[in-house]
Amino acid sequence: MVTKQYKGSPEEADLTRADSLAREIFSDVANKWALLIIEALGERTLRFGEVRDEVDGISHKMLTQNLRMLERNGLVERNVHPTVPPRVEYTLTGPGQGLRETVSGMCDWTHRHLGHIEDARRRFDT
Amino acid sequence: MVTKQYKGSPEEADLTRADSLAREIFSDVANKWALLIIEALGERTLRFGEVRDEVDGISHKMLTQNLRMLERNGLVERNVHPTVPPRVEYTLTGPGQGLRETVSGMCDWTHRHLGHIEDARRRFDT
DNA sequence: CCGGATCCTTGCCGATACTG
DNA sequence: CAGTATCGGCAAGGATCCGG
Repeated sequence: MVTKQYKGSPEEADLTRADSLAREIFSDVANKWALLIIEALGERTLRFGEVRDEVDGISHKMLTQNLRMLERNGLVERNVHPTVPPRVEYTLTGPGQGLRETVSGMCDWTHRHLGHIEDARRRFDT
Repeated sequence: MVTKQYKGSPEEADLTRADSLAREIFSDVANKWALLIIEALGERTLRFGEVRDEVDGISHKMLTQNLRMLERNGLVERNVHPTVPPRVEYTLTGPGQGLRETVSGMCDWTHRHLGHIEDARRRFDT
């Protein structure tokens, strides 16, 4: 479980540690920009600017910030070509690909239910 | 695609509309609290307080806020029993269940890669 | 037990400017 | 082209109180 924390009993000590780590990772990854970046990378490798073009509306700052975070967690690999002008490429790692599949699932789900959601909203907004 | 917006050409007008709607939904749903609530609900129906107990660390305010949002988008159903004290139950709808499956995928992924991520972090933090 | 409203703090995020 | 740093506004979110 990611939702619940176990407290108290000593033999569950590493369970709580694993859980709080899980929660931390989840908090990192389960945000709009991170997920959109992962989806954008897909199976290709993209340059910094290319990712920015794919992920509509993201700012320079948020992009670097999230890319760093994803790199730190071993989800994307960062390759710097020491040319001029610099060329920096980002690729999903193996685990990153795994996560991407679930993210793609979310995207698919979103598109499949656009209609249902639009209806639900209209009903709710009255 | 959820990441990219099409601009300009008129025949893509409804595509851009669908896309911006998709982006809006994605922004709603792809946040830590919403996903944790969905995962907590699972296939059971829970009372307000029970959800709060499951989703560790969520505040009263965030919980109501996100439950409203999920209800508005037709992902959870809200049932009020006019008793005293009041009893309010929340259940995932059909589409909500569909989304939940992908969320569970994310949770599973997180747990499967705890080790990898911990290692990656240690390497990065040096 | 729930939900809404209000205040108040925190930190997210965009804008800008500067380095390599 | 890519990254870092700084600043400032504004919205997210926590604490609390009251009302059904």
